[in-house]
Amino acid sequence: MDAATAFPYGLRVLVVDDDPTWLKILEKMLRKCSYEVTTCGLARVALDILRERKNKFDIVISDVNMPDMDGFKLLEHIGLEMDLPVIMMSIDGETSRVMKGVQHGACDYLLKPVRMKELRNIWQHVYRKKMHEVKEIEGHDSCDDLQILRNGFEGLDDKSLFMRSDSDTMRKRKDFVNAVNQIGFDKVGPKKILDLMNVPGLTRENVASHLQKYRLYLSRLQKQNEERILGAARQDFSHKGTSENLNLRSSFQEQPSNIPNGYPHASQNIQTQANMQDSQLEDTKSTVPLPLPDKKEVYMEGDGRDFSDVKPSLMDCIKSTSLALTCTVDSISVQLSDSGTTSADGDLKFSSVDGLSSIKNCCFDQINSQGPLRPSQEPSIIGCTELASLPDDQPGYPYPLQGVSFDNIPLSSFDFSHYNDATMILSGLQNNWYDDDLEFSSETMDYPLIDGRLFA
DNA sequence: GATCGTATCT
DNA sequence: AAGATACGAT
Repeated sequence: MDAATAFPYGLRVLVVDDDPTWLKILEKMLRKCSYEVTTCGLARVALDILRERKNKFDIVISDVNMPDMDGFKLLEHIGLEMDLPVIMMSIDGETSRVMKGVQHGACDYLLKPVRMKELRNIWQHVYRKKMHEVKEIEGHDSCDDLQILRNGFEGLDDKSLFMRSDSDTMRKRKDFVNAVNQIGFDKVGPKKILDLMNVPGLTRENVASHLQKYRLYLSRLQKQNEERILGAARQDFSHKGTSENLNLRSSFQEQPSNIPNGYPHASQNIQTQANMQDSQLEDTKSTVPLPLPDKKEVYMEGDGRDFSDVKPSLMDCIKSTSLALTCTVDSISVQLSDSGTTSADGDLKFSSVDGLSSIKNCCFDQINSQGPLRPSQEPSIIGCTELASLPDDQPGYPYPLQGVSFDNIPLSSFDFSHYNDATMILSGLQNNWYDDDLEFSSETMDYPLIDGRLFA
């Protein structure tokens, strides 16, 4: 048996989950994949194991919610102390958490119940990572063995894979994103970023070029997210369709602002108010800058849909579905900077497969901790610093989240990607009011970060 | 002239 | 596909 066929077999996996049942299930499934499995019920113990047996594992799969140590903390430690791909998993697909995981360096995020296929494919993370390292060392990518390897397993889905990059690249990347987020998307420019980054060899042109790609990247990501959110919403429903009942009050509002040249992520804001009827949750209010592809073509590219369609489409949605999840939307108002205001008021009840759980994810699941809440100061600034540098426990920390305010929502879980995602959630909902024929594809959940090669 | 955004080249 | 460069606009 050559290396190509042998590779995934015996992959050394460390599974961390406080729930012994899940641990057993996962162990069994992973064994079925011919992986070498070690299980662990405590994150701290997992860390000890990993420290003691350095280089004895290829990949870690860890639950997010664990009593002794947060999955993210574990992820952080692993990221700092050793270079292992980490897959996070949790029972819910709450977007901010997924993004948090990814932002912290998780190479994938699985939703429980985890499927066999997803586990079967985890080797790819290891492979990709190795491949990446080889590339960086050799400077070129002609690694025959790995190439064979790659071809040997090309049949499996090849998406959803990316890896953490090297520290130098990583730093610059972080600095860049931080700079962008600090400055704000509508005011950002190569020069400002350059000054903020303060990297010796870097030229303004470098940054400008990068920024161009970055913007492109974001619009791509936006689209991807849109699709994924729709898919995830579908899955949520198929899983736990009838148990939730929530009341949603939302108002979409785009602030008139100076959009210099029609950037996708210019200054439009969405404002959403939502509250859950049947729970302890309090009202939440959020303002998320909404990236729009174009002033006119809101959300859906090329088909000319805009907010003015919301009401009729929403009604269509109401009529066309009969699911238990109920959502009440009693105000939708949209102000397009150049076309006045369109608003729909009333007590629109709708049940929707799509989007609802996303809304829930966006607003409700995060009530417990609270970030510093600030009314939007300026329209349209997204993001904030990199998650890792967001101090969860520093109340007074000036989150660079101008234009974004999430009442009762932990801003600690907010970052640039999340911004993007939160936006997508809302636009996803928006889309759901129109689209009803999207296929879910959980197998290819991918949350790409900026490619490692930026600034490489 | 500096800086920007975009298109194009490598 | 990412980064560099060229170039016109502000």
